[in-house]
Amino acid sequence: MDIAEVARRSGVPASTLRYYEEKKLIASVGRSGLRRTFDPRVLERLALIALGRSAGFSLDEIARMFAADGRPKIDRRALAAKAEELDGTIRKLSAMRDGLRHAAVCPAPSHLECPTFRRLLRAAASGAIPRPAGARRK
Amino acid sequence: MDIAEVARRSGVPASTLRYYEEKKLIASVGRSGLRRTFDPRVLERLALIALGRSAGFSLDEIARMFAADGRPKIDRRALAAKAEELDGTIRKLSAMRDGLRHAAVCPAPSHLECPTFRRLLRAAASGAIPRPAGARRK
DNA sequence: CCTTGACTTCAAGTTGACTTCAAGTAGCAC
DNA sequence: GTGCTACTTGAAGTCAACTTGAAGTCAAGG
Repeated sequence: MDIAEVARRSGVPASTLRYYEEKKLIASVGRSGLRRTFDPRVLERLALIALGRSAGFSLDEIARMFAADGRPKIDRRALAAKAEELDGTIRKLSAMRDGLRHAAVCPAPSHLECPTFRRLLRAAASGAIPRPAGARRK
Repeated sequence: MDIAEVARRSGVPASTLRYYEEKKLIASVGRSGLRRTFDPRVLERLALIALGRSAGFSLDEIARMFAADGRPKIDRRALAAKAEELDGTIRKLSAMRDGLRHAAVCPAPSHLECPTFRRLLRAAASGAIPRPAGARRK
């Protein structure tokens, strides 16, 4: 498979594939002239990378999750820790969602006069709530 | 109040306060020599900004939520929309959290042989799951 | 009055994950 | 053998939200 086919089948742009290769997240099995040749297993690897990204791991963290032989050597403790981290994020986002929903229908003349809104405000001011995801690219 | 006091009372670094002023998110009421002077109401404004950031609004979006007179003119529809967006994020993060928890204890010899893990993998590959928050600054 | 040190400005640097660009090369159809 | 094009490289650019640095100013305390 050449880079265009990997891009097509994975949905990952060729520029990103080259970037991932440079960062040692994926590897090509050889070259046909200058052109990279990929083993189909790279698709599974890309899926693992996408999964890691979705879970909030950085590319560097993900790189460390692969053994030299290419097999994933995922640390179960790291997974559990990330799950806990996500859980905290989820709880905070839930509070934010509920607060926003209330604010959206609150009859107080100004949001500043709404107790629920003021409570949210205090929570945000004290940094209790992490920043959620940016919207997906594009 | 000078910038140092605002920084101290709000927890927002002075450099950030200057940056926010440059971006028109806050305003100083005057100068004492070169030094900015702030009205205490800037603290409430900073809390609103922190709230907006926590809810996932960009600084530019937040800037648009203040009327010229400085009062918040928050669009209730925007709040409801952001709440819905958060709700989607929360559901996806929950799926991710549950998947991670399972993977952390899954007895399959390799994660690749675990059906739950493979299901997560497919979900991530299809881009169903947004990127969660990065850790807080610093 | 003079020093000190907290403030000022403006420009440039940082981070992470990419994308874009210019210039060059080579596989494949003809 | 000749082109067309899709590939190649390395460097540079992008984005958001700040932070850092250098050089300058000035209010306040002694």
